[in-house]
Formats: sequence, C-alpha cells, structure tokens
Amino acid sequence: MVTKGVETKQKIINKSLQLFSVKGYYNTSINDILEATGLTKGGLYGHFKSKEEIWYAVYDQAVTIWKEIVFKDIKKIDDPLERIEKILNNDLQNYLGANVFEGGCFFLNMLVELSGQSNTMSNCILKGIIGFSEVITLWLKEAHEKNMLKPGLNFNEIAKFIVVSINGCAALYPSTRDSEIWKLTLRQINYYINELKK
Amino acid sequence: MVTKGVETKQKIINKSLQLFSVKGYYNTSINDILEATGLTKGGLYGHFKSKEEIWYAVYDQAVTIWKEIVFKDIKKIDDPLERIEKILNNDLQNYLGANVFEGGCFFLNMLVELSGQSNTMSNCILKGIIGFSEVITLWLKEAHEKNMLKPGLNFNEIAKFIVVSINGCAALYPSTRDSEIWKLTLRQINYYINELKK
DNA sequence: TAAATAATAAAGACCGGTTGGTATATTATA
DNA sequence: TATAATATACCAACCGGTCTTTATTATTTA
Repeated sequence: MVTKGVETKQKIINKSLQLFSVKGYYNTSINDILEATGLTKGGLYGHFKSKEEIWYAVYDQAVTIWKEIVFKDIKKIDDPLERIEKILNNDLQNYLGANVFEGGCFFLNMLVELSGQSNTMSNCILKGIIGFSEVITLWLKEAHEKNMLKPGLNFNEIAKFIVVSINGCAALYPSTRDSEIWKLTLRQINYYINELKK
Repeated sequence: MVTKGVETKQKIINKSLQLFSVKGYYNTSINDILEATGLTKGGLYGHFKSKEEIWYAVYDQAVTIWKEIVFKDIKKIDDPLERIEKILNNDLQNYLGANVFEGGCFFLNMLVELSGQSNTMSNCILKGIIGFSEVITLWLKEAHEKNMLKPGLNFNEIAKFIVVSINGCAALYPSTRDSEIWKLTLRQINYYINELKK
C-alpha cells in the first residue's frame, strides 16, 4: 500500500533533483523546493530533517535513473568491446543527449560544485564514477583474454581516460546545448577504442 | 605611479579569484571577500558596484594568468604538432596539475556552476574555450598542409575532442587530487594525436 | 457500515543569522 | 585643500531550520 507520505516524499526528491541539476545545490533554496512541490516548511521538514538529507535521497534517485538508462540491454551482449560501445552510446545519447536531467549530468555538476566544499558528498559521487570506470576496465580485460586487443595496453588507464572524456562532454554540453558535442565525443571515443583492437 | 586604490582593487580580484575557484560564485559571499581582503563593505563597493562586476574582473585576471602559463614558449616551436603537445603539457601539468587556482580550473568550475544560471557569464567562459579549440584546429590544419597527418581527418572535431578531454580532466582532478589523473590524460591524448600522424 | 480513535501529514508562524547592496561619515593621501 | 579611499551603520529580503497547531488520513471498535 502506497501511503500519501511516500508519494509526497518522492515528489520532493524528483523536484529537488531537477532543481539541483539546473541551479546547483547551494543556489537552490528550501523555498525553491517548496514552490516546486507546493508544500510548506512544515510539510517538507516532516520528510527530511535537513537540506543535505534531501541531497542524499536525490543522489540515490539519480543513480537509479542513470543505471536504468546506461545499463539497458547490456547484459545480453557477449562481445565485451561491443558492450563498451553500447554503454557509451547509452550514456552519451540516451542519458546526456536526451536531457534526462534539465541541467545536464547531475553527477558531474554536483561533483564540480561540491568538490572542496563537502568531502562526504563529493566522495559519494566520486565513488560512483570510479565504479563505472572499473566496469569498463573489467570488460577491457575480458576483451584481452579473448585475444581481441593489441598487446601491452594499460586497461585501467584506458578506462579512466574514457571516463574523463565522458565527463568533459557532460561539462561542455549543457552550456552549448549543441548535440554535436556528445556526438563527436562518441565518435572519437569509438575511434580511439578501435585503435586498441588487433 | 601605482596609487593605493589599484593595489586594493588588485587584492580584491586575486582573493576573489581563489574564493570563486574553491567555493564557487554563489557560495562565495561578499563577507568572504571582505574577510580575505581585510576590507569592509564600503571599501569594497568603492571599487566594484556589484558582485557580478567583481566576477568579470576576476575572469579577465584568470584569463591573463592562464594564457601566460599555457602559451609559454609556444611561438618558438615550428612543428605544429609539437606545439599542440607543448600547449597540452602546459595546460595539464603547469596549469591544472600545478594547482594555480586552489579549486582546480577556474573556467571549468564556473562554466558548470553558471551554465543555466547566467547566460552572459557562462557564454563569456564558453567563448574562451571555443577560442582555445580553434587555435588547436588551426595548428592541425597547419600540420596537414605540411603533410604530417593521415588523410581524411576532421580537424575541428579532433580539436574539440581534445578540449573535451582536457575539461573532463579539470572536472575530475580537483576532487581526487590525484596527479595520476592529469598525467594519464596527457599520455592518452598524446597517444591519440600520434595515431593521427602519417 | 458508521462512528471513534490513533497516527500521519501538512500548515504556518517564528527564529537567529546572513545575503547583496546603499548612504553617509570619516580618514588617509596627493 | 581637494580628492580618493575606507569605515560604519543600516536596509529589506532571504537563508536553513524549529516549533506548535491544525487537517487529513488510516485503523479500530461498536
């Protein structure tokens, strides 16, 4: 049974997610969230005990949404390099390019803003990004074991470079709103990966 | 003759530059700047008529500092590809990696924060980034004319991809504070450029 | 099934502190 | 002595957060 309370809580999370993405964490006021949800102070603080607690709930929600898009139809792909190409396409075209979050990539935006301000919050994001990089590393190793790659490659470094490029794209795309940015990034990373093949 | 006033003004700019880099624009208060400079409201508002006006002065100063580092010893290099390698090394090692601004890259940080908040301010940064990309495009064309590159390359796209990667690095490095990030980015971009050579 | 009760959700007034910014008075300098 | 530079007091609006009261649900009982 879904009570009224969890519905409201979800509404707070969803509206805050968009607000944080667009305006940033510090520049989004409790009042902004109040206006977006139609609640009042009392209503909101019945569900969350602080702004920071809202942020953590928002982060979890953002991860859920992101994973659903980025890992879609991944498991059924046998070829590890195809899997990498697919996940990058999902991330750049279906997540970033599809403007799932109004302000661009929630994670990149928050990482840049919170880095140096709140270690607990920025580390929370950083962990997720590193995890993503590790998944790619794993798949590169799998490709290596299947004899698909040139010898002497540093899988960890390659994976990290891909993640760096993706995040650079996430940084530049929202301000330009030019889809060519994520398209070219996708093309160039694919070209780069192709050069690793035997 | 340097009057006291311009000295104070310069101090406001320099301190604000560091504060904006670390804390962001919105999360830096006038009070923060007052404390950092040892001034009072009256003293500060005698030099600038608004917080936004401070930001524009800070931006100009950041550009000056950045250019000085990144374009150092560039003109004397004849080989356009060497020139690109040098400018990337300057940017990643001597600018970003040297922690010239405490919070990482002033431009990337501000672009992410201000994008969607202030079009005039974020466009100001974007113009600079595009300009940098155009310089690299020009040098790639020069390399092409000197018959140094493989045929059929899209110079503009390559230049933009390099800029994307650099900015991804600028986004991830400050939160990790791990020099390996800019080092690997530098290595991989150089590897990528090498693959373009004949 | 209807009324009574318990539990949850939301409203709204209020708090001290801070925000960016102004006006005027005072001090230091050329 | 004129002017540039700075200090100080002040402003309304806003910040995140608390508290108590009221309204709305859900559950139990008659």
